[in-house]
Amino acid sequence: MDLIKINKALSNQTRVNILNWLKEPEKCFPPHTELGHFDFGVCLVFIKNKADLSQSTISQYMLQLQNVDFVTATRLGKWTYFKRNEETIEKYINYLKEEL
Amino acid sequence: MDLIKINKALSNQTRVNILNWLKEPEKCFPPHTELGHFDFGVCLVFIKNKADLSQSTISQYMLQLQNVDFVTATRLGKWTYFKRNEETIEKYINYLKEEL
DNA sequence: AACACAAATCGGTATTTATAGATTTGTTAT
DNA sequence: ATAACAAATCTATAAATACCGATTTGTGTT
Repeated sequence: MDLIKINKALSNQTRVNILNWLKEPEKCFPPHTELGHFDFGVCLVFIKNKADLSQSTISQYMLQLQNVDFVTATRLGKWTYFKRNEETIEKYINYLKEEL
Repeated sequence: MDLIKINKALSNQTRVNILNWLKEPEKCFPPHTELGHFDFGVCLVFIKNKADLSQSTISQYMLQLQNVDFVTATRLGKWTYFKRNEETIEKYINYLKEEL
């Protein structure tokens, strides 16, 4: 549990927003017509559109969130779906409570 | 509660260390001979010595921690004492639990 | 008033981060 | 095989951050 790395990941408004949006995909994103559900999370294009930043930037951001295990990535066909990893997020908060 | 600003403050190892040291001043610092207690926290020189960084850097770091209300500063004579503000720290963690 | 010392501020440089565009890679459909 | 498109990676630049040394400010002591 690398606190500094996690806090860096969480020190950017867009990345925090993305984590928030991923809590309620139905509310924040259009439906995945190919899949019909958000079981694997949300595809990068949708996140990019919502964040209104470039594809490369969002791809980088998602990588950073993956690197701290705050999201999982699942590739299905052409698309990669990103989903919050509640377990790690909760662990992080508990860790903070102990260690901060 | 400005999450981004707080997370920025917490994205530096030294600042996190300082917060940790301030949890147990008796363990981490020599006694305050002038005062005889740590009721107002720890003076900047001690923190600087422990962190092994320049006075100006530590002064800046303490300001950043003050700006997010994670520490309070009390000037007594020549010295300024810094103390954790447990209330804000706890609020932050609770906020994270809700909003992250 | 002059000195000494703690802390704050100012100015500077090196490193890191935010972000974009261009290119490459992976995958599906022709 | 080629086209089409999503996502990843590479390269680059502007802005922010991590420090430091020098200077200034605040306070207590001579």
